[in-house]
Amino acid sequence: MEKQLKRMATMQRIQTTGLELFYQRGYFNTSLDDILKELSLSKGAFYYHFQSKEEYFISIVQNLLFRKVYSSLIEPIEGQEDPLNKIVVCFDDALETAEHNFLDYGFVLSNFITEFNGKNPDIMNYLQDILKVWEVNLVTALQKGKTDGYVNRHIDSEAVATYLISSYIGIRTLMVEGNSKMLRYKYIQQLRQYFKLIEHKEPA
Amino acid sequence: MEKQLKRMATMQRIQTTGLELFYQRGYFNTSLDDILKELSLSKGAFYYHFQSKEEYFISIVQNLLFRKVYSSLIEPIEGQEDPLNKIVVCFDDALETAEHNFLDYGFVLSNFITEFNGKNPDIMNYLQDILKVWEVNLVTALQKGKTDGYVNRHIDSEAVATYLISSYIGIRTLMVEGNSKMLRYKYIQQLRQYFKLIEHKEPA
DNA sequence: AGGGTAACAGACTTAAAAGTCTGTTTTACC
DNA sequence: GGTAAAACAGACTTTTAAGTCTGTTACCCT
Repeated sequence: MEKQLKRMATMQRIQTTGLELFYQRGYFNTSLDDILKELSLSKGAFYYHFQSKEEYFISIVQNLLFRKVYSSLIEPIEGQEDPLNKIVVCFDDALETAEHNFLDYGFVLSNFITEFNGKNPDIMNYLQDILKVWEVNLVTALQKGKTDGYVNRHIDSEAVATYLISSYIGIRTLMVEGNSKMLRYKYIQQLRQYFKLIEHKEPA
Repeated sequence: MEKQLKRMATMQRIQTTGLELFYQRGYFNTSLDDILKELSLSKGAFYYHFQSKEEYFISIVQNLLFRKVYSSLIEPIEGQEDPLNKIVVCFDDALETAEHNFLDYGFVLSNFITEFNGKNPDIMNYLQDILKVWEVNLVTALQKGKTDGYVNRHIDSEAVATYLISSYIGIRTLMVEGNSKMLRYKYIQQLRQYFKLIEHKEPA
């Protein structure tokens, strides 16, 4: 941990490091001791700020995780013109970031969904909420694209959004193995292909 | 566990139940005691047949998991005519099965990949192997589709295969939440759309 | 400056789970 | 039907991790 973090409020430092480690090793596989060791803090410090590991994790989801997803996948598209190109660029950027991780751990959100499914309905709801915000935003962007003349009026925006989210989750899952560069290239290529059907056909 | 399983060799019974529980609760979240309780067996029985939990899991992956993926996603497409329609039907069938699970736990293979990534390179390789077989099969089917006149000769088979696998993994991850029926419908609809670009255009 | 509270340290408790080990039962075979 | 090995039972050990509790340090306020 760098010096620059020294002044960050302890609570936030614990959250930040927690998200990092939970992302890399999974929630159940990361002990509080692991996190606290990384921060040179004690059990006393942790339980002064949080009631339990679960409550702690939920606070991370609602704050850091939401912001992370929002800033990387939602904000770049929100309210923009030409949604299709914006989506391609946004996804490509996100994949580029992932590609440069030495060891990539997939899409944070879907990793947690996989981990908590069937185990903790409470946490699942918080995770699904983030997914929902993303989906709504995509649908809105596509609808706006229709009125602005960028998107074919006959497409089912919700279905397209679902398909986009699916493919993104999937490609991120695949990219955890070695040749993520090639995967990214193939994925973006096919995404562009797919969008050819979605975009507005100029009346000849 | 039903009477019909009573005569199944103990080793296989332990594997079968293990896959079930590992799928539902995850590998690290399922204790051997959980599995053995389900089977009314003891630690003694388990360690008579397997060296460790890890070796046990690997045997499950190489046998049961591989067969499961093979029979549901690979075999229905392998060597068939008209790959695109076969893929749609195959995916739709797989999603229908998933839809009818009361509580669905996603795509077994990708769940494990998510769980083991960064933790156990050994197991990761076995899992990736299965993925690879699937991918190779899809590419082969698409190439055959080209020569048989079902698939557009200009498409990049590998990229299409990657995109298909991605979207499937993603939709299965999404389907763990409630309205899987709607998700399946939307997904298949968009898959068909996507395939319009891939299919062979009859020369007018 | 000193008293009080916020912030933290760290030993301890408790629970769960992997793996061990010794002993018992079942089965196959002569 | 007796015996040896296979198959299994279950108590025990060891480790790990969540959560508790008591004590200590740092900081703020008057």
